[in-house]
Amino acid sequence: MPPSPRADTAARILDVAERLVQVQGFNAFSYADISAELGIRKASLHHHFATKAKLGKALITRYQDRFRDALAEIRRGASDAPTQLKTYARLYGNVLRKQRMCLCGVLAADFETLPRAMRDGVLSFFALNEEWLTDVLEEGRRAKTLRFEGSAAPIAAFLVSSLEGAMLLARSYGKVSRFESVSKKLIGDLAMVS
Amino acid sequence: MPPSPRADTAARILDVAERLVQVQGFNAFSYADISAELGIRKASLHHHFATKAKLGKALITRYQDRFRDALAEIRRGASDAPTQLKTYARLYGNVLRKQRMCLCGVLAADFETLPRAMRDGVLSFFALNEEWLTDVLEEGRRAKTLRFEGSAAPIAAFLVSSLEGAMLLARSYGKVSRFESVSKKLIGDLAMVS
DNA sequence: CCTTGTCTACCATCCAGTAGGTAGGTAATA
DNA sequence: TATTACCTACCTACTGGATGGTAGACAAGG
Repeated sequence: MPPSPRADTAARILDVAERLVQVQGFNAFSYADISAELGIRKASLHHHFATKAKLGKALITRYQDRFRDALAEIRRGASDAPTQLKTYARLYGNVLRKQRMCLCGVLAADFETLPRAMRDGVLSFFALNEEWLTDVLEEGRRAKTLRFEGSAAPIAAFLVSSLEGAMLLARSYGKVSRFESVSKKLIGDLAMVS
Repeated sequence: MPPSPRADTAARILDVAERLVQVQGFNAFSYADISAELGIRKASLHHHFATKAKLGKALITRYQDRFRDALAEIRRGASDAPTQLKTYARLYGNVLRKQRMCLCGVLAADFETLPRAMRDGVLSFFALNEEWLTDVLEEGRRAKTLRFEGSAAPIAAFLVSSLEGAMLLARSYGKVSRFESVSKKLIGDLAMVS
C-alpha cells in the first residue's frame, strides 16, 4: 500500500512535529515549520492531519504506544525492582539527552490551551506511568528490594511528577546532570539498604 | 507620578499578563487578550511595554521580587526549619489554588522560544529558590530539626524541581491534593523524627 | 511647552485551514 | 484491452483572522 519511494510521509511528519513540540511547545510551532523542514507544502500536511488538534492527538497516541512498549520491555527484563526503576528513569534521561522535554510534560504546561482530546491523552499518559510504577513498587516491597510507607500509588505519582519537574529544570539549565542527580536520589531513597 | 484615576496602568497590565502566562503559557497569549480585558487599546499597551519580550522580562522581575520578599518574610518568622519548608511549599500551593502554574515553571516549558533576557530571569528565579532552600536546609541540619545526607545544594535543587513538577501535574489533573501529597512527602522525608 | 497616556488607523507577517486541480495507481466493467 | 471510476498524495493559490508592532494625533497636567 505505501507506493512512496521513502518512508511513510505521515510518520515523517509526526517525527518532525514531535521534536518541535518537545523543544518549543504545542503553541509555538506551526505547519509552516514542518513544511519547510520536510519540503512538503502545508496543504499536503493537512491532507495527512486535517487539523493541528488531530496532529497533536496522533503525536500523543504514538508517544504513549511507544512508551507502553518500552515499559513492558522493562518488565520482561525480569530484573529486580530497583533496577527496573533505574531503567525507567533512563527512558526520561534519554529524552533529555536529545535536548528535549517529555512530550506530555511540555503539553502539561500548555494544558489549558489544548483541545479536549489532547488533554485526555496527556492525562492518560501520566496514568499509564503511574500504574506501571505502582506495580513495580508493590512488587519491590514484596521482594524486600524496595522500602516505603503507605500505599504505592501516591509514591508512583510522586515519582512521575518529580521526574517531569527534574526534566523541566534540567533542560532549562542545560545540565543533564541535574536530572541524573534527582533520579538517583529518588531511587536511592526507595532502595532497600542491602 | 501616577495621575491616573485608578491603579497604575502598568501594574494592571502586568497583573493580567501574569495570569495569562501562568494559565496559558507565554506563546499562547497576546497583546489583544490584555487589551480586551482591560479595555485599553493595543497601542497603549505598547506604550507601557514596547515589546512582548520586555513585558515578559518585567513579569519575571516583579514575580521574583515578590517571591524574594516572601522568602525573607519566612526567614524573619524565626520558626524552625521544617515549618519554614512547609510555609515555603504553601507559597506554591497558593499559586496552584488560583488554578495557575508557577510563572517561571511555565516559562521553563517555553524556555527554548524565549528571548535571552527572559531565559536569564527564569534561571535566576530558580537560583534564588535553591539558595534560600540551601540556607534553610543547612540551618535545619545544624539545629537537628532536619536530616539529610551530603551537601544541601543538591537537595535544594531536588526540592525546587519536584515542587515544580508536582504543580505541573496537579494542575493538569485539576487536583491540588496531588500537589499537597507530594509536598508533604518531600518535607516529611527531611524532617527529623522527634 | 513638554511629557505622559491614550487613542485611531494602519502595516507586514504569520497563522490554520480551504478550494480546486493534477498525476499516477488500482480496480471493476465492458 | 479499453473505459470508466475512484483513490491517494501532492500541488498552487487563496482566505479570514490574528499577531506583534508602528505612526501620528490629541488631550490633560505640571
